[in-house]
Amino acid sequence: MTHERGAEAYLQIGDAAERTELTQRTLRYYEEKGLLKPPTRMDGGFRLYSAEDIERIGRIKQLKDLLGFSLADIKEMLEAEDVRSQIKAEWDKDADAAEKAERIRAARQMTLKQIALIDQKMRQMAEMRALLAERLAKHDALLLQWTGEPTSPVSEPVGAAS
Amino acid sequence: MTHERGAEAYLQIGDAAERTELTQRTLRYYEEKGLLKPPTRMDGGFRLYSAEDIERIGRIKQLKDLLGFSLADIKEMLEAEDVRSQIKAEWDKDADAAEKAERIRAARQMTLKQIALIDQKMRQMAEMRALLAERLAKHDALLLQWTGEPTSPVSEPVGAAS
DNA sequence: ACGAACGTTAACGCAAACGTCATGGTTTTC
DNA sequence: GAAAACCATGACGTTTGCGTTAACGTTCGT
Repeated sequence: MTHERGAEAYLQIGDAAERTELTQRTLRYYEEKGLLKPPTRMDGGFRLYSAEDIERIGRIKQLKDLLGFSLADIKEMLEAEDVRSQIKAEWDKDADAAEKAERIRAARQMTLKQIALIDQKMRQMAEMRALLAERLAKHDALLLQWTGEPTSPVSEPVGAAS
Repeated sequence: MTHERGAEAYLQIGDAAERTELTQRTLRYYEEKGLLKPPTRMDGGFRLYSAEDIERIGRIKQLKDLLGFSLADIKEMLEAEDVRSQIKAEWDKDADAAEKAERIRAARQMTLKQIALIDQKMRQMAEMRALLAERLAKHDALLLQWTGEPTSPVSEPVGAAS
């Protein structure tokens, strides 16, 4: 069952695990490692994950599976990113502008690095895709030669970054 | 020093490691795990890696770092791929056509799977890149607002697959 | 109000992918 | 021909990222 708390809907760990396609163990592990802030709890101690929490978990999966970062790296990144929400939260009190700017700059750098990495990987993938398409053509040629076979066409490759 | 053996140039393990940006340990490990065929040796037992060997190592790195496969998976893939070179080698003797066709079909399937995975990952990356670009814009907006700063433009995203 | 389903912490286990010696042979260089 | 640089094998160690089990508390459906 999905829970409610004020206006928001919360998931307990089983549903959250299902939603994110991770295990409960993994969620607890991420929390233990500091990648997830301790979620709110029910009176009995059951964890309740907010929509934000779920999003963050998705973000972790992306960084891990898609870009191949270690959990330690991801932790650093998320901490750097949190600067935005943190600053918004304490925006008026303690208006130490210089330090805030510095932290935003750091977050910006993180983002730039991630974008650069994505671009690099996408280029390499495009390259690799081209090679695989060639190889596929060779296989198809052989199959046609030996067994007069119908071979499905290769879908178009994707454009690469400059 | 680079070695020669007939017409080809061979690298011993130190140079090979440097070239591929792996460690000697890793190369021996890959060999031990059956991902690399035992390379030729010098009289004293030193390993000599051919250009083909180096290429194969690069292939392994790609599959690991770019697509995130485990070494076990990679081993299977490489074995399936080897079908082509194997068939070429023994092409006329033992002309068991049916079996050969089947093995080529298997290799073809491997290739198709890899292409599909690449396309999927590229789509996800494009999506993620877009989000990062948005985030970057927000950072830039904040920096401009607080410190009247010059911010470099974001290079264009790459095209996604259909 | 009671059993089924779900959750909690703590602790140990484990496979993958190497790192790091130790010990001893080989090749190159001067 | 001897030191310096390089390599081989073997064995044990390490880190990461969870899996699994145990022992026990909570929530829910009826």
